[in-house]
Amino acid sequence: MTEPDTAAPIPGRRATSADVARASGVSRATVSYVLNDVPGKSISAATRQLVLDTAQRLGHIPYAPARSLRSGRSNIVLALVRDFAIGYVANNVLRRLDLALAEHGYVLLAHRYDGDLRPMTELWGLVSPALVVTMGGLALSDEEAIALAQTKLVRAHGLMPNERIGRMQAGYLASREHTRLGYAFPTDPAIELIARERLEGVRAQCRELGLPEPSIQEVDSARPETVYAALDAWAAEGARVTAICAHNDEIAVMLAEGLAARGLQVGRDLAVIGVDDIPVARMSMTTVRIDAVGWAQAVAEDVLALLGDRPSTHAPGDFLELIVRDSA
Amino acid sequence: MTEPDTAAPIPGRRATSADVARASGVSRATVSYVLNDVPGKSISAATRQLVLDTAQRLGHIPYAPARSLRSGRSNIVLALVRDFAIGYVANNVLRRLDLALAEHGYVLLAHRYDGDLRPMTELWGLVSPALVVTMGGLALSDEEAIALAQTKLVRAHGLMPNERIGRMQAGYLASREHTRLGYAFPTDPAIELIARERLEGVRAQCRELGLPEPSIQEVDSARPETVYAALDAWAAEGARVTAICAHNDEIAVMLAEGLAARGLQVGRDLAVIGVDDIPVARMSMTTVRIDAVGWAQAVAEDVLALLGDRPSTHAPGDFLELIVRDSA
DNA sequence: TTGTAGGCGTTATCAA
DNA sequence: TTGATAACGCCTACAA
Repeated sequence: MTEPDTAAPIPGRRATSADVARASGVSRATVSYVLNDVPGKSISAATRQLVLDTAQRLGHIPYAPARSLRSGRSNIVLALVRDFAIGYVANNVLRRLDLALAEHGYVLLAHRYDGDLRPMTELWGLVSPALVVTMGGLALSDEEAIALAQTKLVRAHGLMPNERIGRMQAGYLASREHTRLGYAFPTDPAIELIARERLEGVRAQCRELGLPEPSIQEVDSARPETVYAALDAWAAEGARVTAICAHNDEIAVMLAEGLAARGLQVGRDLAVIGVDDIPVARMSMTTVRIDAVGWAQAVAEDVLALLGDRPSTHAPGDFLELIVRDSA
Repeated sequence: MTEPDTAAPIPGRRATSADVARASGVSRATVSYVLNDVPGKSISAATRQLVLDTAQRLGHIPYAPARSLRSGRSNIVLALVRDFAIGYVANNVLRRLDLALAEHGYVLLAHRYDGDLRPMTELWGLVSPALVVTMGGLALSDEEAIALAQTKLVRAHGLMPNERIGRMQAGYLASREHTRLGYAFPTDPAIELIARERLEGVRAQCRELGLPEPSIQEVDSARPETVYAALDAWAAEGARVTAICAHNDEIAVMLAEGLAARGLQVGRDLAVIGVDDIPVARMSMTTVRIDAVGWAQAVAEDVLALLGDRPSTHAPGDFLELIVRDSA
């Protein structure tokens, strides 16, 4: 160890670990050992402290690209989130996932996935994540690109039993003596697949219980008039619809609001059940709650397993719970 | 140019640009020129095509960390998003910002900011972004860490004129002959600062118009009972409160739902005005709409200016618009 | 028109 | 216990 330097924080560029080594009068390797707490390399307490102090003094901050290049792997987990999946539940899942990953030295970074904003190969030149989690489906070609880049992939929505959600909705309404059900189907094309699965669950349940086919109306949550149109259509039917399964709570709440605007009351004049248990729906909406914590744990388990190249063993479970309130 | 190799995609590791060079029988430099479309380096069409084909065949995908290390800069713009800012408007702003950045070769990656999940210096070892955009405030120490890392910073919420939002709410209600206003204040501590600014705007407007101080009630959107408590408190006041400014649409909608559950109707029995213009509120809620497009453009301009080291010159404007519906 | 060589910051290996 | 050195993948000034 030679004469420590007394350099102040470098003005122009950020301080590298080499700067710290120079200023401390030790080798770059020693600095690396100290800064990364490498086990088995017993460094003298004095040297250790000196390096730490110098790093602090120079304002050294590790540089991710260099680390990743050297280690051959990134610690970034990229969440590709489709527009429709951006919402209360998905945010909670991502939040939890982030927490779980933080304990293992990874960061979760979310990126909006558009399907065509930017080719995957280009994206990879900008971020090269260790693993990708998708919230909502990817285009097939993009999945292929991810495979080509030898990047691990977890499909979070694959764990969501949408058909079962529909079954729970219909099953509950039937248990409350409703026989003629309606289904509020979202118009958003991005969400169509999921919506179909949920509707299929409702249909299957109706069939098994000997109820007639649900009466489907499309609703666009961006256009209130479609909500009124749906309500009017159900009211106009001969065999009266007495209960509605809404694709999600947002639509369910809009139906309730539409009723209120017509001087009617949800739960009394028309039963409505939603999905998600979002905060605005908690005033009175009966719903199928998606347990974000449970879901996130399952996703986290899959992700960490794949990152560690071990088999995933999360317990089966559907993270669903019926919450009964006044709307149905 | 020598004998082209006929290697298939490398099994174990991903193909590097050196692999492409080897397989094409050209130098690594040539590969780089072709792949990056470097101007001024006229490469023969044949060579060009050969390299392109080989890259495709080997499944070469550029490796971001190596690029960043070499170029000395990352193309990642990191959005640090506070929990409370995750919502309809912020999501739209980020969406637009992403679009604007994509045109300039940057990616927007969002990361939940917690205040204490992970020290900034550690985060920097995982991602080293070119610039940070904050949605919601950062701890002072974290802002310092960002400065220390010589990373550029744009505070998106700094562009949001919260006081003016409150003024617009109160001004509109006063124009509808309401004289005794209430304010639904959120309990979430993360949101407190913004809420204070909005409330201050309401207060100032009341003062200037000669109205009494607004009657403040706290509401927690996660707990419906607080909504009922607030409604009861306003109803119990001697000088009756006839109109409520809600901190945001979510709370506003909950107030409307609370009224409906009590057999009352928003707009008729109590006026309510929100902020944001979220979809569920569009059935009937009068609100101060935040123009996500305009806001995002302003943020994008700031971000791109800073990235390009040029002064930002976005036009002033407050991105606010009053939307009158039935609730007030 | 293409090739050579050097370096970005970090860390693993090996030598001292 | 610590230090020198090479290597990760990519880019580019310069040479040929």
